[in-house]
Amino acid sequence: MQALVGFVTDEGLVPGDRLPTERVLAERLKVSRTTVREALTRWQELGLVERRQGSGTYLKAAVTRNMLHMPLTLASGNDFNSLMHTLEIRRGLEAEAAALSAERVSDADIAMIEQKLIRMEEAFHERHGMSADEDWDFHLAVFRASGNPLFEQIIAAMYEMFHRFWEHPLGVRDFGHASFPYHRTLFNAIAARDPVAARAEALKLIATVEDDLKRGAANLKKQTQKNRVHN
Amino acid sequence: MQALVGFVTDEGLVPGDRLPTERVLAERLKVSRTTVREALTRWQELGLVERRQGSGTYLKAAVTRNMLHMPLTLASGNDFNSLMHTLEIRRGLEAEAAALSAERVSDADIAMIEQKLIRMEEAFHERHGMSADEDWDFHLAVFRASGNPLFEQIIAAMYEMFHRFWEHPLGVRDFGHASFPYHRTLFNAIAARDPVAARAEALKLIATVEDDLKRGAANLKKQTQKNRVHN
DNA sequence: TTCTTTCAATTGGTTGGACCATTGTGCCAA
DNA sequence: TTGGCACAATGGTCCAACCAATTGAAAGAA
Repeated sequence: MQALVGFVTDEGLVPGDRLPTERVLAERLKVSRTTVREALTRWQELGLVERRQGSGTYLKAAVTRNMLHMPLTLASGNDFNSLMHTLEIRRGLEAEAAALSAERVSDADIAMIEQKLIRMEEAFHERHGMSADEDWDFHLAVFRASGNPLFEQIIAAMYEMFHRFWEHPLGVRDFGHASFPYHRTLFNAIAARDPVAARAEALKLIATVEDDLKRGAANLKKQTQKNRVHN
Repeated sequence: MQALVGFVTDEGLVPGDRLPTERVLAERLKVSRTTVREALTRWQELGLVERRQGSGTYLKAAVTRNMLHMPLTLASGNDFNSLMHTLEIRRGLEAEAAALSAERVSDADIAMIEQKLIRMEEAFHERHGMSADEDWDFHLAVFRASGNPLFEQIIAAMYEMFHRFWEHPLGVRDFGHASFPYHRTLFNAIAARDPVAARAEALKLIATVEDDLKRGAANLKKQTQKNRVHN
């Protein structure tokens, strides 16, 4: 198991590279092919490698020692409760990240965040609605300013869960619209290096998203009732 | 693979239950034991089951169809900064989880948390120091009361990071000692269903751990300087 | 030449069987 | 009652063989 990590790092393999075949790997590491397969299965489940029958095994992410594995599992991720759960995580983490960023932000960070903010605002006015990409870029810049890479990676997973299946979660067309003004107030708090205000603004921002979500759930309920009447 | 999900759900197994042995499972599902093992290995890596040699395989989380898996692997070191980063995540999440638990906790949850608390306190007085297992059990009960399984999954990874290499992190012998009293105050706040107080107590608890960590870093620095003098 | 078809080699997937290492349990003696 | 020991149950590792999908080169047709 650890031997495999050593092999990959020693060999200097980078994402995209093709690993040796299981048979070769087994011989080189002096273990049975079964054991190699168990290890590769685990890596596959962790998203580290991709296996294609008849083709080979390909590295999907950098492999190092001291990796921290965090398998996240949502029961049937497409209902209101699961989305709400991801939001609760975001609330805890985004507030903390905003406060830390306000404490640690550098001048270069401020410039970067403001640039992302302006791009987001432009996109908003062009399309008359939130743009997921620009919005995410802005938040990303905030997380990066916190100096803690874990925020970015964990919340990225939450975002992906959120946006994986729904362009318009639960049928709310202007989803995220209400959060728009709080992006600038959040930026102002961070630029002023005011952790308390930054946390407060981040919480307000998340609260608007929660409201949207609840609104969506209410709509869904109404529709269900309508359908019941029609049937 | 999917057959295993079907089996577990059909059999009505709940977390904590012991699965049939691999050999029995293989026979029932009409596949080889190797295949069962591959599937179980994947589940293990996803945190769904725990396997104990000589004992059996135990269900750790509810298994349903339509589960959404999002494995997250973070590159992380064992240095002071990495530990500090995990603590920042914990601060954000534990505070949020404590507040949510205070809002949603059921009477049964309160009883469960109190039981874990008492066990932890007993262990503390026996060993004159924090016991990692009992401490974790207590926090786990709090997270479960929040009704959001993501808290447990994420913070479990943070804990693992913390306890992976050091029984006594950074040479601090009574690590976590100072956090002891806040476990009971946290419980009291949750039992009183007071989210604001619960959040405050959780923050105090984390703050003591941070202090310990900083103290450890200072010690380490001192020792390094001593060694330099000796050499 | 160039495109399509065919087929054999390569590669991951599955199987059954054997043995090892650890754990839990029940028996037996002190 | 208690302590230790033997044994059975269980997960972990290994092997050798075969199955199934993919790939790419060789063969053949246009």
